[in-house]
Amino acid sequence: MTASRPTMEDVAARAGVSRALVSIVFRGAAGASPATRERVLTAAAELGYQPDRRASRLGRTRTRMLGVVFGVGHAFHGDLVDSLYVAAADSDYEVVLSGVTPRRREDEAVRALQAERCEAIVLLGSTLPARALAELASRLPTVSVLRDVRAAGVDVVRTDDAEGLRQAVAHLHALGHRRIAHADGGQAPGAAERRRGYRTAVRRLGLAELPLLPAGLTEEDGARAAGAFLAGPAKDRPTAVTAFNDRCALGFVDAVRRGGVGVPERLSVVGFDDIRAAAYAHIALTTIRQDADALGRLAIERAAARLDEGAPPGRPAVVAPTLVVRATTGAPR
Amino acid sequence: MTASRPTMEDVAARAGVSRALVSIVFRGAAGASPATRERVLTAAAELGYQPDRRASRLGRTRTRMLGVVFGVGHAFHGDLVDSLYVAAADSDYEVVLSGVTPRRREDEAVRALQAERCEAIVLLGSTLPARALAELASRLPTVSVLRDVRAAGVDVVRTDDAEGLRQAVAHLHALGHRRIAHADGGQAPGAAERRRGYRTAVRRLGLAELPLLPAGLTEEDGARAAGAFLAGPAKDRPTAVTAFNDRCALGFVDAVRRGGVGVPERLSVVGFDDIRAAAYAHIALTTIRQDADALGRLAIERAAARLDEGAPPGRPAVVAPTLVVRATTGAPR
DNA sequence: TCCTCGTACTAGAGCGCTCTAGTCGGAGAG
DNA sequence: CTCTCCGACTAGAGCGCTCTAGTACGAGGA
Repeated sequence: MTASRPTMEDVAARAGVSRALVSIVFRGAAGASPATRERVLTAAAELGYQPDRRASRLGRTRTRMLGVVFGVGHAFHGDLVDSLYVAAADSDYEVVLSGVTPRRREDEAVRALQAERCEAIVLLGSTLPARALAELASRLPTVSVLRDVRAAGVDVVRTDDAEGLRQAVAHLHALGHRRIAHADGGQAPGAAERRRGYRTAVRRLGLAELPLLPAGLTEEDGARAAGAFLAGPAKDRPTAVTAFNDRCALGFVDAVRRGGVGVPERLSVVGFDDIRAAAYAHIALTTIRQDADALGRLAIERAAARLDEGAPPGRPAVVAPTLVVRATTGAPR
Repeated sequence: MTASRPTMEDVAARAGVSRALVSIVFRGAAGASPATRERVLTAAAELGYQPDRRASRLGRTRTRMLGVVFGVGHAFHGDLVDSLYVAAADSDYEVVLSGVTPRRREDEAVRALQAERCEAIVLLGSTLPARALAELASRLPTVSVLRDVRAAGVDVVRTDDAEGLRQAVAHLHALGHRRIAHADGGQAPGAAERRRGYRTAVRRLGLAELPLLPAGLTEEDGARAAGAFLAGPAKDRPTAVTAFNDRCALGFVDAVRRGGVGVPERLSVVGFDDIRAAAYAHIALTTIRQDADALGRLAIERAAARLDEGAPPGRPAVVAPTLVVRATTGAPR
């Protein structure tokens, strides 16, 4: 099995050239004749040689590795990871994943990435205290995606959450809704902005600001909020709800329907994120779409700018969300 | 920013010892007096020194890295990743994640891991052809989790899928169901075994084997199967359905309910996996639980046995599933 | 004919660690 | 008082690459 893998030395010997030449060929650098290049590649293939990235990174000054911390269970993080992989490849960076799970905390995930000598860290929906982020940013370019933090040196890439809620409320208002409530995300990244967006939008339209339905970021939280919703007397209920995110909206819709309240007949619901599942025909959630591709691309661009051009941390990059109307909203009866 | 991080050399100089001694301290190896150890640690802290893992792995013969390929959007993979992180830490291995996304194929993910010099590869629900797996296994210890493959050198860790379906069918039968159908997973890893398990169980109980409802592994697929289910005349419909997995079951239940068929009043549904979401109060899916912790632990054990003890690939490790009765099953009316 | 220049290639010094084979000094045995 | 042994520590050779500073050589110009 491990008769110790072939190294560059072996390839060089077989091709009858120096180690350096093999390196040139594998890096795609200039300075090797086509014929030799061919010969080296052939020798490598025969030996089943594959360059050792650890060693190559050690030898190089730059590692070109970008550490990405993500929540393993979070659907939208998955969409972002997809986009980060693509964007990084385009900029000739390599992404290294480090997952946060119920038994692996965010700071552990970050530490692992630092030990690997990633050149920059991208945090998806970080819940680290601002102090910890600033401390991290003092060591490495740090990009916080989805979470707006004011911490020294931390770059922020996020969706315009408030604008998203403005669109959601405007959509519901246009449909004729006047009693619109918000299922709140509490401490979750982005929740404060969305809460604020809801309040501003409602006030501007001259509508009543209804009490928040305490929810959170999972389906379970949404279902819990539905409980609170159903508990009130039917005639006082809002006719529409904007949810903190899609997962929350999904749980909310599900629970409310089972409580006998039809969606969208009796209640309209708007989510946030536009996770893949929201688009599924059987769910067809009206939602505020976060542009995962744009967010991913911007995050990589920020990191690359800091690294390649020595750019200072910039002001938050804010991506516009878009309303996606599907089947969970309609005119109130 | 990068005034080039401190190295062992810097720490050694500051603590007034040799580089080797610093190495000893950081590896926790024997051969340093408590006083010196303390001094080195202090110097390191003052400099903000953190050892470079790449370099340490290069110096070492063993990298003790385990590559894990997982589907970024798959809920159950997330549960497995959590358990793998824990199990690996216990065996003093380090897991390196490589995600499969809509735009990043499984073979790319595997290649990245090989280039990192992982010592073994763990594939979650691989869809690689058996040939490719055998080829991979000829280079590195390879463990296929959730997918039963007969490929030379590949270790398999999986749930007893057929037994799971036996339990599901037996549960439904005990409740009084006689017309039980299966929403099939098609080509997905494990689908063939579950299909077979369904057929065997139904036959043994003397029940009719109903036509498969073609589904798949996503909520969408489940909803599609529900369409087929609802299309038939009501009186010929099965009274219970076993679904390929939880996500599929969730989509199925949702669509069927909206088609006016109550669950569990008119139709009982059993899932498979017991993903976190299945347990949520508002979903409360009766399901066959795969033991993610056991699967993760066994996968690591297998890899470790091959690596540490030179053990040959063994026969498949099969984990028993368990029935978790929640609220989507009941007696037929 | 000599010199320059560019292309193809090589030597060898790192990169930041690990780890083997030492050295050194003092405590305990004889 | 010498000899051994052990614990504490160091020197230095790797690990598999990268990359700078070369060398060798043939073509082209004066």
